[in-house]
Amino acid sequence: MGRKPSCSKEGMNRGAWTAMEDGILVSYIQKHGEGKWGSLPRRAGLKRCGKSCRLRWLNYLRPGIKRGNISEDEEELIIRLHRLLGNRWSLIAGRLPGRTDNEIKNYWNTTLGKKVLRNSGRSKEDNQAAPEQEASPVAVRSKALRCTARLPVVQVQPAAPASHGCPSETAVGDDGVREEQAADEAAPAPAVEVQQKQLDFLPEDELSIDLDFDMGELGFLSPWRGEVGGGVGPGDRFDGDEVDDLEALLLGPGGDGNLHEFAWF
DNA sequence: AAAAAACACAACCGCCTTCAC
DNA sequence: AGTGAAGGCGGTTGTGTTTTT
Repeated sequence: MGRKPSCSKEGMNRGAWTAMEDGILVSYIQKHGEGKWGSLPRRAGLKRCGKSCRLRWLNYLRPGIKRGNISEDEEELIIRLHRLLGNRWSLIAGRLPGRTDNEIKNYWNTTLGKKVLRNSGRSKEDNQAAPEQEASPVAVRSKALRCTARLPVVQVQPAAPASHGCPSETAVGDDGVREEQAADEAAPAPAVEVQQKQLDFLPEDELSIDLDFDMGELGFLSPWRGEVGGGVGPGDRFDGDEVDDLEALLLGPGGDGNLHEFAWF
């Protein structure tokens, strides 16, 4: 049997993407939309494997990507989400508009992870507030069962400055010039409409938390399938501590009930 | 000023799940 | 129901950049 490799390496370009390759990929997707990654390189005339194209698009070329300058708020959210979700980078990224799983993963591995470790070693209070988490991430399963597209995000404050999730044209070339944030914020809406996955958004007025829910009712938790806190499964219910964790996560520090600052699902 | 070490991050890899047939 | 392809994920590696010695 044996699977055919998803990516034949012969005759393929590897390594860093050039500005020209980026251009080809972007214009192809602008014209034809995302998807069909397997055949995209051939159709677009790129000597890259489909996976590579997908990654390049999702992580760097897609409109709305924010690069660098992870704010303290974002850091804090990442830490809290990581405490709850473990290394589920795509889920975590789904709550940080404009951030990609790869970026968050890198940031965690190079910076935040160490910082958290340092802090947890230094602060006993922290350890008590969030015991076991850092040392033994109970919620972690090494592989996702299924984490589909980025979770939908409800922007509840459209009038707010476009610090989060406001699509902007950031088809930044490879390692070249990065106009980054400034350009991001000032940039006009993307000239093209990129085909996005159809996602169901909750209407704003339906934003509410009912902490007495089934696992299965929580879209973003359902992939855990019973690996939260030692075995909560679909149909099971959270116990008090888990509810506390979720509440803290969703409501933010102080639990003031202001969901607006968070991406929702 | 040069070399070494540390850091940051883009890209690749292999595995898993889902989907279409 | 079974199988292969496609898509998606997290882990890891390679390399360029920055900081330290």
